[in-house]
Amino acid sequence: MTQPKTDPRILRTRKLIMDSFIALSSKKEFKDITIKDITSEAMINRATFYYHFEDIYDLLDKALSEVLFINLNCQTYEDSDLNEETLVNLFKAITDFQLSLSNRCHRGYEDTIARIIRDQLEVIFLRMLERERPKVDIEQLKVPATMLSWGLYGASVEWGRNQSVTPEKYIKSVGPFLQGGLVRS
Amino acid sequence: MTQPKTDPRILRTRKLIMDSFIALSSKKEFKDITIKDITSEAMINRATFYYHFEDIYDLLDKALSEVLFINLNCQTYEDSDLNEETLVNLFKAITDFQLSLSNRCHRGYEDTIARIIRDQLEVIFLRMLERERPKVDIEQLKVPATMLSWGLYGASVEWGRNQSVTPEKYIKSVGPFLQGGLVRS
DNA sequence: CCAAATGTGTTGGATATACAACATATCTCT
DNA sequence: AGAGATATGTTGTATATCCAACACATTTGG
Repeated sequence: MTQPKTDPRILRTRKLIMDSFIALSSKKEFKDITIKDITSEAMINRATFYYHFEDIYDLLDKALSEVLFINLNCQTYEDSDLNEETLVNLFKAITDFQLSLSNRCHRGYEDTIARIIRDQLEVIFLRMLERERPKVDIEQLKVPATMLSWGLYGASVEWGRNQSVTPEKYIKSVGPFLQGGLVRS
Repeated sequence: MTQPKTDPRILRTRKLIMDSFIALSSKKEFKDITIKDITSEAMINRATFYYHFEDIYDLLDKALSEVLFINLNCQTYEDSDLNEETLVNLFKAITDFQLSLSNRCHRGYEDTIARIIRDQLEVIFLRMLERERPKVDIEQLKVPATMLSWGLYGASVEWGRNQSVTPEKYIKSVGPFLQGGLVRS
């Protein structure tokens, strides 16, 4: 699928902004990062920042999505079946992402992070369900995809509260309950 | 001395071009490098290349000057006296630069390289002579600066033909002959 | 030798980015 | 509490970079 080509300047500038934001995030809490910090680090003009992003929250959204996208390594799942192994890998990626974030102290933005994780999971599950049920209307697949994304996210939150077992062990314990019409092992 | 600020886009684009050119130079001989190679590697438009450089020879000139400038670490000499130690350091830098080039097989461009080396040396010597003789007219200092730059360059060529001793040892042997009104030890 | 492919150099118009200026908001320090 | 410093968000204008198109030059392969 060939998509419309993006102007290389846009790609370069967005990368400068994203990289600067991520670099700053490893030094300061989100609430202490200013637009001025980012534009100085990236060596771009403030107006250029606003050309690309609404505000710093818009950047946070997109930066987190991108980091999660990389963490999930979404292409890996493009040919995967919806099975126990897949669930374990996705769960591990989510918990890794969340652990990497707690290093950055993103307190106060848990809702944003949660939504981003669920959104990405939903896309992945929806694609898998489409492949497994090509004749079913996509609208009907969204509900199970939503349920799976909320479910897996919820499990990661519960695991985060009590990290007494590894993420793999934790999620395996619920695998058998999902088999049947929805999950194949 | 504050100089007019250069547009950040110009700085970025020039760096992209220079870095790409240097990267390509470590893989291919100069004569096999095309404008297309450079603009693809740098991910910039061909028209942008021509906005910054006349042609590939202009880029070679400027790239070599920059690499030599870095090799020479010219700022080091801004406060230096024109003495034996300085001559040894300059000589070492030139021979290092030439050795690094022979890795890149820049055959056929020795004249360009020679001129660049002499030009940079002349600037350095001229500044040193100006500092040592502030009351002398700058026009009168150019001849000794030219002679020193040609001389040091000539010595590096001779050393290159017969690298039986280290550059330091080689150039030290001519140091005492230059002392007197021109060089202080 | 020649056709096809590739590269070069240029140009006009479009777009992305820079700058300076401005009004307003927020933060810091006394 | 308030003055001063700093940051934000916006806008009109200028400049750097992109693109497509073109004519021409050079290289490649049969």
